Amino acid sequence: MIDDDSDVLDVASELRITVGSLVRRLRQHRGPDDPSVPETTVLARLDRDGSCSAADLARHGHVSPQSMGVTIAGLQERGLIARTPDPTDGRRILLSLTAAGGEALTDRRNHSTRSIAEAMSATLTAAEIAAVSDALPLLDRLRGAL
Amino acid sequence: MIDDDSDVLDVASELRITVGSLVRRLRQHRGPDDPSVPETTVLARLDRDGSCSAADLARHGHVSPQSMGVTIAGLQERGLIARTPDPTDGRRILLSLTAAGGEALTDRRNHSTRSIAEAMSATLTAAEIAAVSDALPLLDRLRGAL
DNA sequence: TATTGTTATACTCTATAACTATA
DNA sequence: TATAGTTATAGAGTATAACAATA
Repeated sequence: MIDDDSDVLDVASELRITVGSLVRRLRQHRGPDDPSVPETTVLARLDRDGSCSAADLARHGHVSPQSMGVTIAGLQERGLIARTPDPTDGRRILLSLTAAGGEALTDRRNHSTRSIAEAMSATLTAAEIAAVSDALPLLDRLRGAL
Repeated sequence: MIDDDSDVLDVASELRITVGSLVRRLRQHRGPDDPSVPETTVLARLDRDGSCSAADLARHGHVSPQSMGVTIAGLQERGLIARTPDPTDGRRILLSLTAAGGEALTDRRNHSTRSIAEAMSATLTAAEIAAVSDALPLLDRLRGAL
């Protein structure tokens, strides 16, 4: 059990190393056509919450509008998202998922997702996979609080 | 409970987005003097397993020797690690933690670690922090299998 | 011939600064 | 004046390719 501040600092320190190393490794397993992590994050958000502007995505993801612009441009170039001017505000451009974008998001043959799932099945028990699954929403809440 | 392959694919997909977004956010919370994630990883390994060569660190961390060279150079410049030629093999240079490197590794006032710990205490219950703590070794095993 | 380490170069992701157009 | 989006530039982290020294 975690019962004092020093233990929380230990968990924080391990968290940083563990997820940092894991992400580096995950990046190396991306297939040539797989959407990158920032790209997948945008696709997932558009799928979940409907269309919104690049500035909205940047604010929500705590990324600079310029960085989001780069991600957006790559997705649009490949036809995974569509851009339509906001009829009520000439400055805004609304982004939405295309059919191809929806498919890319849920593509189970996606190399990244497949190799992660295979490694999980090979090295973790069902109970351990469930423990990881339960921890993900907690990590997401933690991210929101940072 | 996780009971079929499709569920594992779902967990894999969420894992990728969650840890990817979390790491991006963690990077933003690094203080000016804090060691970076790759740097901390090297310091932790030297602390745990004693001195070894840059090639050893690269192999173990699944990083190219050139990338490891960059990380090593930064650490040495700041006096956190020491380089001593291997007496039995003229090609190798053994790396070891200096006193300053050991302090940097365990520095609890480290801005990164502190802000993660504060966010954890503020947004997660003790039981939830314990759940995250339990999941970390599982994520580390997963990384090893990738 | 294989390994250790280095230098040079480039790619991905992200940031800051400066600009234009619209509100 | 504030906001949406763009362009230009830079930094961190990582990669591949080519090389020197040693085994």
